[in-house]
Amino acid sequence: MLKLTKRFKLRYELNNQDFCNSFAKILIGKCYNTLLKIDLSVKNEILKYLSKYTTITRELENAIKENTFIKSFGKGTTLLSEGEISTECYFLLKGCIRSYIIENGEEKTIEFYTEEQVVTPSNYGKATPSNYYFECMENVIVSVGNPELEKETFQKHPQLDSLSRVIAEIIMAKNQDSFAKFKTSNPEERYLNMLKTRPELVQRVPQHQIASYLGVKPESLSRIRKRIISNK
Amino acid sequence: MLKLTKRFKLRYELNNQDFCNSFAKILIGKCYNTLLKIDLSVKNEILKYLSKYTTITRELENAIKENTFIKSFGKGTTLLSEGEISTECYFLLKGCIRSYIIENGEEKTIEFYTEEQVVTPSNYGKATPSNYYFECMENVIVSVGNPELEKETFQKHPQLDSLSRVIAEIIMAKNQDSFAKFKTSNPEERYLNMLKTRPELVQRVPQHQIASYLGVKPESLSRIRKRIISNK
DNA sequence: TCACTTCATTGACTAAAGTTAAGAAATTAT
DNA sequence: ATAATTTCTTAACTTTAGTCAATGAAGTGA
Repeated sequence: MLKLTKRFKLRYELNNQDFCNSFAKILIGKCYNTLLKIDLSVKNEILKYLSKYTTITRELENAIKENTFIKSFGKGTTLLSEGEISTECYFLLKGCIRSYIIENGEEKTIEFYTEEQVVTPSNYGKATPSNYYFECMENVIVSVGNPELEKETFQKHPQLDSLSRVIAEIIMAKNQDSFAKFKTSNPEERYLNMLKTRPELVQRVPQHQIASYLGVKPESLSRIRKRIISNK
Repeated sequence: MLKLTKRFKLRYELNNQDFCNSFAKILIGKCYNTLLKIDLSVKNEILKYLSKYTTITRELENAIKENTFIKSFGKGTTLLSEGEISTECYFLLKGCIRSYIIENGEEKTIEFYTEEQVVTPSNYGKATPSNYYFECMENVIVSVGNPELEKETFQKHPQLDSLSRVIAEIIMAKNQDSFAKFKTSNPEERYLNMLKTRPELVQRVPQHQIASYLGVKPESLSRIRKRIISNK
């Protein structure tokens, strides 16, 4: 039940599969048509995601087609640093992105983003500097948005305004639930919940980062794990 | 600096001022024009809030005019219970609403909403039952939304789609920041932060509810306060 | 105003998390 | 493959939070 094993194999696979390698460290650029020739699965990812929230009409498909840009970043890339203005947001197609702050010389992980999640720094599109760092934990493939592109897209395709609003509201509801869950749990319950809801993540990222993500020190998480194993 | 005094006076005032009494426990109903005659300040509240995010055009003003409904609830009213379907969301004009869960017979406060905040249960507009209770801590005046009204409004006034999306994104960014702050703080820091960012709230709600809101037991918050006072 | 209830504080004790330091294991780089 | 580095675990000890129980203060209702 509880998977407390090594993550070496999984991370190796994640960083070496064909799908990932075919894009690594290359800016692919404006894209949908190009992508079709390169890898159909990226198209499918985006449409699969959107089809959860709306009917994919011919018109919508065209809107997506015209306005989807794909970028790829190598493992370890810092997408945004503290103090910087954020001009990009991402839809994560492949890989893992971590946001964190540095406090008293110590990294504190705020969030891990994985496939099909939207990564929007809280200062995105604003003139204020970022409080957070965003870093690629693995080789990453994303669909990129920026304020100018958004503006253009929303003007050309007003139906996307409504879709975005709906998706924003859904994401917000999920965030609220996560926050509530966090507030009403202790560290052990948070870890157990994470094993249940995001088991693959536990294998993909180092444990000391999970610790701060759960609001405890690495030593405490180590003890929590020990406790869990011994208690059954 | 640290306001650790009694909250009786403040609560008394909040529940007795003219503004509040003029609406108390009355469903005012469809509204903007009527409201103008009853109390201009409600109109001003809504327009003031929206003017932060957009230019108030004649058209927008009309859209608001047609689609704003006001309701008033007495202190202690439960707006939504666990297990219920949520069919209303609110924009809080006056008063305080608390969301909480009951776990092992114990109430755990998730959020306190006050003036100018949007109250959207995470199951609002969905077929799933609520995980939370929403309760009025004081007499409350809200602008009410429901899915049918929203649909109608957005169809009639597509420009509101965009405004709503923008506001949703801003609220989401704020929520993310709050969550990050919570994760990276210990209980004492959370309390100090609350005194700084929402000092009036500390006076308006009982301390044991603040405790669970900060993720600790009432006894611990009591000790934290003691520590803070003695440490300066 | 008095009785009743809820809420806040305190104390004694237990459990869990933070701190510091050391060493083992895993991962990465050469 | 080996060395260097990072990550994880363990231990001893300190600090803080949880638990249970008692008491006093504040708030509520008759």
